[in-house]
Amino acid sequence: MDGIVDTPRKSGGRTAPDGAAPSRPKRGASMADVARLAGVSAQTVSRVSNGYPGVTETTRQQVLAAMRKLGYRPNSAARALKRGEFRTIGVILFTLSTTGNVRTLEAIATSAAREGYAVTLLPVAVPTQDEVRGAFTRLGELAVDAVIVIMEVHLLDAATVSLPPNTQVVVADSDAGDRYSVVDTDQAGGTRAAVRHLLDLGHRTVWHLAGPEESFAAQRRADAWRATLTEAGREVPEMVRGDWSAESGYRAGLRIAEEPDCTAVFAANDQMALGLLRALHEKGRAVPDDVSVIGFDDIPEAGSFVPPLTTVHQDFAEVGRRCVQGVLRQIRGESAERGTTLVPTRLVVRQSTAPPPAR
Amino acid sequence: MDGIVDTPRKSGGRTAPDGAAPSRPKRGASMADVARLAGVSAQTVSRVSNGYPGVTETTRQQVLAAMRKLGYRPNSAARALKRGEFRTIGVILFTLSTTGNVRTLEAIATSAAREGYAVTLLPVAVPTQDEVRGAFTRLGELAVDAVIVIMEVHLLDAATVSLPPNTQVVVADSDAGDRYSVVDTDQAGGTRAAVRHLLDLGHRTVWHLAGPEESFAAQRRADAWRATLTEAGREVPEMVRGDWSAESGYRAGLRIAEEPDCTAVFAANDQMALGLLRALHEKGRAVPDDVSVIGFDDIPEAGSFVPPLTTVHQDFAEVGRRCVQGVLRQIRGESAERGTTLVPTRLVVRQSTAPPPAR
DNA sequence: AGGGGAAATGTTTACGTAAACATCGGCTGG
DNA sequence: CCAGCCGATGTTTACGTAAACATTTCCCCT
Repeated sequence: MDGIVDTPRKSGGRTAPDGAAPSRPKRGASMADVARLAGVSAQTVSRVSNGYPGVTETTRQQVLAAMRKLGYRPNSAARALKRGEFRTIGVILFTLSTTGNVRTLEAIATSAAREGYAVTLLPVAVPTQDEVRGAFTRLGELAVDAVIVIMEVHLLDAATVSLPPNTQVVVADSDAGDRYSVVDTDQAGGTRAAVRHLLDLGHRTVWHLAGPEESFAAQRRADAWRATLTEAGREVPEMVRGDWSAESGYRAGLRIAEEPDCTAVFAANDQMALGLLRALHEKGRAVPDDVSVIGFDDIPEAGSFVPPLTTVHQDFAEVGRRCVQGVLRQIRGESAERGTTLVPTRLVVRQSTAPPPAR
Repeated sequence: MDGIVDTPRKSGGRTAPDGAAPSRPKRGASMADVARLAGVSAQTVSRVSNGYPGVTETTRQQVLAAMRKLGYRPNSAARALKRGEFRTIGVILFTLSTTGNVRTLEAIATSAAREGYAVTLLPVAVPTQDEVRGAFTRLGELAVDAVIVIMEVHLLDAATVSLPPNTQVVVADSDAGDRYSVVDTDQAGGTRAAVRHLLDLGHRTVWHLAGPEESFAAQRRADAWRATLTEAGREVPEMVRGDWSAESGYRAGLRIAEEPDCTAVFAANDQMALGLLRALHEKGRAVPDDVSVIGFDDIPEAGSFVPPLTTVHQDFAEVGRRCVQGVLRQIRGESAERGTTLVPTRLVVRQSTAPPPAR
């Protein structure tokens, strides 16, 4: 519980260098200014500004004219202070380097804008609990009505204590549906579809190039992969781990290429699949003739890989939209529902999968 | 000059469903509450909260204890109203689907956070002047001290009229250094390095797979490409256009593959280079043995293309950092400098470039 | 024509904070 | 021993808006 306390700005006084020209026109026009010019009361200006009824068209036009002339802008700070709400949603995330986060964020920003809400970004540099806690504390002072968290929940836990009590939270990318409102893609379903697709093509089993251990998403995909194989009564090969990056996929791929038995690989994301494709290519194992590869995410470039990548499409835009819906519902007090909302995933079959080579 | 006027919220009254439990604890604790509990005046609380000197350590601790007990959070709206500043930077951009924008945004958010500023996102769905103008109008009401614009300036022009007069603007991705403070990567330099690299390898000339016509970035890269060839006294092949996407690169690649003379292609970004690689691969033209390919951006995956892509690295993080520096300088009134800041680019040589095939 | 009432507009007040100014008390130095 | 002063703390006020309440205006109907 630090961070309530700022250190004083070193600049000391905010006074301009004396004698300098008053270049900055201080503040903009206020309601009072508009009211004076239009010859009405401030309250009438307020009514016009907020589109409330009960203002004559004539008056309205006068006020609008005055607004234009003065270049009036409602002061959002005063507004927020009066209304007790900011019309702003905070988004906490670690990194913008994963497709999913970025697309989700984009959808959040767009949906929020449509609802008249702004989005404030709260990046957390390093995924440690301390950092997260710090971000949440800063957030507490931020002009925000609700928060959407895009991160693994075990990091969130330490932080929630310092969340302002009224703050609404929706979490993407987590399994903590019991404690928060969670929106996520149906990763298990997507994984199952991917693995089944390969089995249906005739592969005896499917290898898995997994994401990093800390990631719930990775874990869920790995679990679903294992479960699907087990259900089908297939042998479960040793899992290979990457860290989501194409480079790690390449390194893993070099090892997988050495396995003569391996005819099908399910990569936990498209970037790693890309690296895998390169490794297989370099090792002379043809895709899909010798080895089938399937990815996860359906990044825009996936269709341009060599060969075009069969992958699981995730509708991040929908995730973002539902996150916004979720927090707005909470803000409006319509429901404090917890639980997980799953956004369907969809298998996109391209050219990186085929039946196994004949023996 | 619309948008000053909201339409009234359809929800009508904000009154809670009567009789319902007062589930929402209204507002949080205020300074007055803390002051009462700590047995001091509100002003002392304010002093502690802002880290001002002139408070006994004993008193300080009492106040801090009271803050903790009440879960006090400074109300940022009131703070902003009083101070006349929001400690927030607005970022306007079109899309988060290009690497550059995303990386720049990430760096902006991080740098801003370090300076105690929050970042508010203002996505513009469709790149039309109307849309942009609307975004700027909304922005005018937003709690923002300064704006960073990541977009082509010709769209900005129509919008500036409705920018709040005091707002500071820094623009990334533009050439309007005469009117705004602009931060950009040294695209001309990067392009020259790329083209020279190919010429130095022995290629007679270099083809160009350009970005869309509307893009200044694309235009600048194309101009620099042409200039470099001309300076070197080489023939300038017909330019091929894409739209930044891998898919468009693929289509363009299919055409380029038909040109037997073409031994080297400079693609205006890595995505298009990826599509180009695929097209060349499908057409049986080996990279780099038959055709050299060079990209632009150095996206994280570029090193995992087949073959790993030689490309021009852009330091978007630095761009973001400088944008923030720029607006902060402007906010602090240290200088209203216009002009363009160029962030150096750097050629990253991987394996997609080689001397031309012997004849 | 007068009364009732709704629509239009004005007035008061509070939101939470922090600057500016006011006060209080104790310590220093002549 | 007291004037003077400084450091610690309290009081007043304004920031710009919008809800709640008050007043004026004007129209319609009997």
